[in-house]
Amino acid sequence: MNPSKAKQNESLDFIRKIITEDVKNNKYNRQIMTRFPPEPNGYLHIGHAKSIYLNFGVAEEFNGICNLRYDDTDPEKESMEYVESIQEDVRWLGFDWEDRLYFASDYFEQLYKFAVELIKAGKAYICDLSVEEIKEQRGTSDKPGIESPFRNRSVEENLDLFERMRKGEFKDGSRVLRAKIDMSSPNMLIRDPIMYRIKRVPHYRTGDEWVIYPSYDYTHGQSDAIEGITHSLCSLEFETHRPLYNWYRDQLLSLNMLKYCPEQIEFSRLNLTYTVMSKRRLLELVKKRIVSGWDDPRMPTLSGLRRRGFPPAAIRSFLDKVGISKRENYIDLSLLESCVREELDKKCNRVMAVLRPLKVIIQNYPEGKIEELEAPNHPKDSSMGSRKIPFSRTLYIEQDDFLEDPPRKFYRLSPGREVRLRYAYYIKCVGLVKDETGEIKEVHVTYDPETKGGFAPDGRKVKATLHWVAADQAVRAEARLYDRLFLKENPLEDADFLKTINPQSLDVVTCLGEPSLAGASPGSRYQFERLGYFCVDSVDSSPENLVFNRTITLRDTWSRIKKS
RNA sequence: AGCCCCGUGGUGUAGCGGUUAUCACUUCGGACUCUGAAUCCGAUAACCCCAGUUCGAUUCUGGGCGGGGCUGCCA
Repeated sequence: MNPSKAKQNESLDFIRKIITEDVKNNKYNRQIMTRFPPEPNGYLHIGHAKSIYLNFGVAEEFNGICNLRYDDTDPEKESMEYVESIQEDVRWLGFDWEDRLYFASDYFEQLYKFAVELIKAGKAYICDLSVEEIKEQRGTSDKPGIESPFRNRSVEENLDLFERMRKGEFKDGSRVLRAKIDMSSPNMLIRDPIMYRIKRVPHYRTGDEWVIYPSYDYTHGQSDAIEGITHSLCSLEFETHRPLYNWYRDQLLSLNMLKYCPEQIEFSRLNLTYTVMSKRRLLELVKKRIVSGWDDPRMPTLSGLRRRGFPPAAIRSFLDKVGISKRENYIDLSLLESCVREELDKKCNRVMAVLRPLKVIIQNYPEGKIEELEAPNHPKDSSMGSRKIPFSRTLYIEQDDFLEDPPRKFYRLSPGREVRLRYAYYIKCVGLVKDETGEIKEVHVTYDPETKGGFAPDGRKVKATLHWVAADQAVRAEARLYDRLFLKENPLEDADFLKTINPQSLDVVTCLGEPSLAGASPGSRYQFERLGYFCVDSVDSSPENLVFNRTITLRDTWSRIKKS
């Protein structure tokens, strides 16, 4: 095991334990090989990230390699768009398949040859039954199936028919190639499963070269074997498929058609609270325009999370904490959020911006005067440098930071009270201006020139420090305030999951930011002090129209106190 | 219904014959603070049930019960 990665003091999950044993026993007599096998029929989401991280992670830890292989055996749903987005996402997560980019469709010819051998060995036959008949004759879980009348066709006839299937002599759905296993098996998958079906659908890679396509069960295991995969890691729903995986493999092994003997191991997939994960439902959100696309920042897709501003390192550390097991699980979204905050706290420059501006006029500050005040970019990491922020007579603070009639625990600005403006001065509220509806338009304050930089020479303390921006120098930008997409922990417990959509999952405001924000480049991340982490949108932001996505708020203890 | 899998605090996750049952997140306190952030400290809280094996079972065996998956010419 790679000593730098070996988690010697940590406990290993059951898959790593198995592999550790296999390595110790030199079971494979060669390097460990895994693969990430997406079907290019949708965008990757954080559930896939678990599989990517496991497969690539395990390979790295055991000095092995991990392939990227597309399981593209159903041309009706697959496309190049998905192939490309998947590669971008895997790279973004931090993994590299080097030159090992494979497609099951590249194995079609090989798979066909294997099938011919199985026919010759009397292990597969052409069945002329219709879809309905096959279904009927398969029986039920408590009743054995009926053997197909075509089950005992001669090898010659099967060979001839299979070849003609390939040549396109038969109608779609008129015949299939089935494995001859056991029609009375309690495992329904073993009752002579379909290996090939006729489908006159052009494939996004092989075009119209093929009119017959191999099924998943037949394809996947053989692709593993062809590539030399040692450990074929997949999710729990394939557990009942394992006997079939092994059957194809063992038949071909005994016919000397295979060199390698991969093994399938299943683990439980990731579920997240307040999130739906199935491709079908995500597609529905996109199609019904509930979100702006697969990469909408509220989506659990990797492209959505990326656009939202989640760092890949945060996703990896989240996955570390989630672990690998066979239990059904439902992870708290707050765990992911905590990993995101942890990562962003270390890496982001602090900056000041006001989301809901309230005008402040400093009565004793000279009109027209502008001071440049120094502010560190990170309170705990001086290596991240500092910048200058302009200060002037007219400023904006956050509406939430002023209350005319404050409750007992509120210690921000209110009439007569003194607070600090971050990295600037102490100010004291001396009056306010309201409009005819009674809404506060301006807060009038005085400042103490002695407190420049934010310290009082006489040592007097204030209870609060507020963020602010100078009115005339502020940069206007659009801020998209995102929140969780669903209101229920489990959106699916409602019959219609769309009914649990959070109507306030997106709030768009015009914010005012300090001048250093001008020209912020797409994808760059900041902490807006006291508010949260924001990321320049990679799609809609431009130098003229800055757009910030709120990745996540800061933990907000005050909002809890307020509620209670 | 059949087959397969799983069952440790609220959520994940370690431990696999003898432990004050681990760690993280959450929740609730407190300390500190030029972000009511971060950080630090503390608290609450768990072995599905019943038998059996054993001096001793969370750990082993059997049976229940509970949960999930599969039963597609999807993957």
